[in-house]
Amino acid sequence: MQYFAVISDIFRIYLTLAQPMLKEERHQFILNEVGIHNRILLTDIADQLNVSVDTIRRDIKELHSAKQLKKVHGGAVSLGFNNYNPTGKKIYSLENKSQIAEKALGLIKDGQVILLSGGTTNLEIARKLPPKMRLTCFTPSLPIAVQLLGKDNIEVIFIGGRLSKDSQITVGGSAINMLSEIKVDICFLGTNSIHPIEGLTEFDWEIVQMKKAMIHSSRKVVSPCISEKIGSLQRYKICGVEEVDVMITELEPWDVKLDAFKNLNIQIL
Amino acid sequence: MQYFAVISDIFRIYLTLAQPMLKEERHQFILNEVGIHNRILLTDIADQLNVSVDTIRRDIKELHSAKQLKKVHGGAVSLGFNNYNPTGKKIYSLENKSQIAEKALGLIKDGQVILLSGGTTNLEIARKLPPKMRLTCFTPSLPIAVQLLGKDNIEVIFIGGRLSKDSQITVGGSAINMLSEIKVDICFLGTNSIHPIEGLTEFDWEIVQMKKAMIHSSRKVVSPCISEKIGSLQRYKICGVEEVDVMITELEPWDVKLDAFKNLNIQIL
DNA sequence: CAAATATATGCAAAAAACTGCATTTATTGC
DNA sequence: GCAATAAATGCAGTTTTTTGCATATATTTG
Repeated sequence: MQYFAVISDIFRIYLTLAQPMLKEERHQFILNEVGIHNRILLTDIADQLNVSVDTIRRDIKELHSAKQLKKVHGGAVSLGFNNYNPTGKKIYSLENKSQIAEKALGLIKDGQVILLSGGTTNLEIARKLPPKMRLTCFTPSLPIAVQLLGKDNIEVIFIGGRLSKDSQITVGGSAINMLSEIKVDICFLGTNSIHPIEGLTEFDWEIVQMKKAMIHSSRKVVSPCISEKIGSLQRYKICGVEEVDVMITELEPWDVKLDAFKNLNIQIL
Repeated sequence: MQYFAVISDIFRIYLTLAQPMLKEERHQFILNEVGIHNRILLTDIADQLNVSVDTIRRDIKELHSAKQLKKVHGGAVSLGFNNYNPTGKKIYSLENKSQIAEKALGLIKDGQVILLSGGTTNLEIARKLPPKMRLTCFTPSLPIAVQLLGKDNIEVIFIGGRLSKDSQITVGGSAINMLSEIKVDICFLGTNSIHPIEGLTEFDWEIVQMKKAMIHSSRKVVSPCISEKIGSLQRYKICGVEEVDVMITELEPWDVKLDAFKNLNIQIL
């Protein structure tokens, strides 16, 4: 936001003083516009900055070859523009998951090393990671890795192993082995079932093993969970609630549905 | 949510302001619709975007040849999760690569363990693997893993490690480590440069290391290579031609362009 | 088979991109 | 500070791309 404001200021100054604008500043302006609107028209920009379309064309050509945006006939579009959902499946309860993801972003600091398990909530987090933030991100999830590939400042390290077809994450000894060798700052553990007494549970035994390993590999464990799953129970246990440091739902922290978790030494967001 | 919202926004803006819409945006809109509804009608899209059916027809033609969706009479349908191409880039020389892939399939037998390096030619092989064939398939390539995820009888084992953004394969010590622990029946080694005397070469040093490790992990090495790359040279050497057991191009085996490889104890397909 | 609908093809107008060139603006070396 | 060089910009003419329309052909469906 702050950044946008600065850019806008520069823009206004130039308009009013009619000073010549440096190429670099135009580039910034263009990138900013693309960042906000995802798309721009050559003529619009030329108009706004009072320079010829040719100039803007050349600018965009440069930015294109510098891989800062994508030049198309008539204008340019943002590089991350075509990030539509790989599976094409509708994500269940996407609105809630999106809210959870927003809250989760607040826990991440620049330069950290994070671990993302699978699940669509974590996919939302991955999608929303700010492109400017520099992170190292471990994950055993194929869709998340695909998503993160589009973010230049994020170093992605994929936890290899046997791919489970339905969960789309890697499982098995090799993956667990790889997890055993790392220690990350924070782990977002996609959670299908959380219960104040029984803790985190899961239906698939192999995924349980993966999640256990992920907990061991992390200094801080965050459990993003849509409220609908609160209090539910599955066949196998992953861990007790005491292992979880932060719990994120789409609800307000003081919601009565979360009362059962209030005195368990868990931070609720 | 975020993405869908953006698309919808753009849509609305265009309707109200009647601004020109970039072709790229139409493509994105179409892909998005296909992603959500799995199928679309030309007339619907043309109607929604206020352009002629011809335009949409042409759009869909392009997206079809770029393998982003499947054109059908009256509209288009989703390729499904299987054929998702993360980058959305058009595959260069797809026709040739497709031919090579067909030939490559003949080398694979039911029940085998295979190793697929990255590259679009190997992606074509992955795409064409018969769904009935039971295979175990190792790969460090994200697009290939995504592709194979759709095939029920293929067990996919992903070689984990640091993801290289532009090649979309994992690289580095961890990946090489994992490769060192396996021995597969046959390896398809995507080949960018092959030379009768200098052997296989590659531009990126990290990928060279990966390919070396893959060769060591395989009983049989196959080099699929479009004829255009024959005789070319890159900075770093992967191996000599004597390490390659089978070479596949889109040409007929007796083509003169392959003469230099005739007496090198390589099977040419 | 025939009507309805969809696709393919050629064409022309409009918009955009490219090219070379002249003019202006910055940078560099002295 | 100034001349020489290099870079950036705008303009005019040409080429390419995009688009919608008309017409001919193909496909679907009752």
